[in-house]
Amino acid sequence: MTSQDVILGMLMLRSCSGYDLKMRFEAVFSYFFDASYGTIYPTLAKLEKDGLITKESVAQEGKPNKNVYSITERGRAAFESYLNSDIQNDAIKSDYLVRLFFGEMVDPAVLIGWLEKGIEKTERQAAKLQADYERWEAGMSPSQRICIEIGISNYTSRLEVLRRGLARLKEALEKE
Amino acid sequence: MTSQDVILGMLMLRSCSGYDLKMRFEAVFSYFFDASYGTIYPTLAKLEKDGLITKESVAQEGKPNKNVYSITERGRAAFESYLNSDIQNDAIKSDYLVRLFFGEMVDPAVLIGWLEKGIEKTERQAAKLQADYERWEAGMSPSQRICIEIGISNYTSRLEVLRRGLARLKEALEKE
DNA sequence: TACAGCATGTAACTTGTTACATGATTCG
DNA sequence: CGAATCATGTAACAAGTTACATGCTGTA
Repeated sequence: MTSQDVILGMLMLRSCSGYDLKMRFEAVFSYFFDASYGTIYPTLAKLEKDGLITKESVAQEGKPNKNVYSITERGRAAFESYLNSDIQNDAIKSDYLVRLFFGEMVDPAVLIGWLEKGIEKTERQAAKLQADYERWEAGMSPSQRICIEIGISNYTSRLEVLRRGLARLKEALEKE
Repeated sequence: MTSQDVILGMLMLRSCSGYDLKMRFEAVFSYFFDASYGTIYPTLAKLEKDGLITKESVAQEGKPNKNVYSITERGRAAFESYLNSDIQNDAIKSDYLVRLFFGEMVDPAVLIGWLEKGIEKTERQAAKLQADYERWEAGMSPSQRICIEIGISNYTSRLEVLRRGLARLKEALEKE
């Protein structure tokens, strides 16, 4: 899976500008994919050059013009071929869990701070995803629902573990 | 967080060869970090050149020699400085969830196959991590326990969602 | 003898990030 | 007027992957 595949997939669902794509990635994909403008725009240019998508300049009221891209037949075929390729392993780089792993090397107060910050952040992420789910659920396909439920359950289960862990740590500290 | 930081962290815990590091990453880190030999060996070479670690060749019985690396004072300082830097956001690239997101575009039988494969794989991952936990728990720090519990709860919660989702899909298919 | 595990490394390549650069429009 | 949002793009750089290359030892 490359950014190219994901962009083609989004354009299968509907035509988008580069800016639209970024917004959508942040809204729906945040917990399993991300692409920066530095990836999106060059990829769109390449895709157009290769004839997998076409560009159309669209004027807007009260906003700058935007370049809306649509998928072509060749683009559909390329996406089809991605869907039939082997599924790659998840690639996860979690700085947060790496820190926790080495948490014995910092002052307990620092570690507790990490846990508290982690809990707050995860709460925000879970709430946002939950809200997105409730808002968009009606228009989602069954597999999209599974997708977003995995995201939510990930956050909520992480939250439980963090809270329990924090309580355990504080208890141990007070006993000393 | 770069591979360099994580390698320094591992060498804070104990001296290792490149091969050892790879084994450890696979055993304990698999759900939040990974590095290939193509990353590990060049990084070790650079770290040694920069004076953050030292190399010692160790002969072994029945096995090839290995280069065991140990962290230096400068290396400790570098790792310390990583521990005090801002925590970066998790970076997750999940081809599996991307496929699910676009699951409406494939035949329902294919989608069901993806879910079944996903369930089997997640079961294996959860079982492996659980076994690792039981085996190493005694020697783990409190924060390492939180870390591995997050991994396990991630897998188990994903499993539940996948199973429920699969059941829902099958039900919907039979009604037609 | 062939395969699996142990062990180290390189080089070309792909990918993506960060920072920079620009500019229109709306709202307070 | 300044900040925020909408909108597009580039260039230098960092990072990591993949495939290749080598060679030992133990076991079936």
